[in-house]
Amino acid sequence: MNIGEAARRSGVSSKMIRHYESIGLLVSAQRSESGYRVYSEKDLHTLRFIATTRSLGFSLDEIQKLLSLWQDKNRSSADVKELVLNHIADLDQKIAELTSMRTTLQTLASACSGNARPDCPILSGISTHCANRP
Amino acid sequence: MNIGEAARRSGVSSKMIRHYESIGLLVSAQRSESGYRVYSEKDLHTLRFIATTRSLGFSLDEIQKLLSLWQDKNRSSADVKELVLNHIADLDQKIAELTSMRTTLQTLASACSGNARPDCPILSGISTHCANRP
DNA sequence: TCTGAACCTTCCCATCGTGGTAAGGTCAAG
DNA sequence: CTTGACCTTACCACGATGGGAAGGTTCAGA
Repeated sequence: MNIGEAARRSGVSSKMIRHYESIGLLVSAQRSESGYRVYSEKDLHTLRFIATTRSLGFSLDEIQKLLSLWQDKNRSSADVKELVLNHIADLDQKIAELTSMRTTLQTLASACSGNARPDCPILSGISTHCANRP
Repeated sequence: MNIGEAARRSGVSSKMIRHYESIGLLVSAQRSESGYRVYSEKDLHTLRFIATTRSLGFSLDEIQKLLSLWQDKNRSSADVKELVLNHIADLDQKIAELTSMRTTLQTLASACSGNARPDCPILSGISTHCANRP
């Protein structure tokens, strides 16, 4: 199949498929006589693997490692698990950061009447917070 | 004060101060005779405002709006609140996405024995998930 | 058989926020 | 007067994705 169909059936855009090939995440695709990229069902499976792992928030670097492990019959599942646990830790940190922002903002917002007058606990809250900077 | 001190005292790097000026987030700083940027306490307050709002996850576009509102004596607090509530909604969506990833990964990881053998529920889980793609 | 639409190719540029680095000018203390 | 710490501008980079230009290929229908 051509790149368009591979894109449609994998959920990875044509643009990205070419990009992944150019950075070495994917091995170079077969080419037709006219130079079109040609994909097999196996290639499609790899593309879907990438789509799935992207949607789980892995970076392309991590996906490269996951792909190697996936294709390595002699892998240790411990290696896979370690990679995944590290990624979970990253997610946890990110979630904690965002949640902390959310909490602060929610507190400020709930103190703000949100009317036509200029008095705003949100802005004065931020302004005060500023004062405690290095 | 020079840019270095402003950076140290605001928590915004010199690099970023120049960048913010170049994209119009900050008005051009005063210059000394020799061309050095010179900052006042008022400028410092603005820089700290930016540092604080960045740390709350606002984009530079949103910060520009917040800065205008902050400096507008005729603002409506409703406008501030709306901006903040929208940002909270963005955060909520992001948190939900990350949490969903986390949940999936945690489930897969806890099924994986993480030993020296290749059998890996994480990889087979991902591989299976692939099959259900468009 | 020709034509046009729908593909495909490569190449460059943009985003967003941040950092690095190079090549040069300025300032103050020793 | 030198030295080191500062400052200036101007580029390039990241990570992941998208947009678009300029050109080649394929195939169905008139």
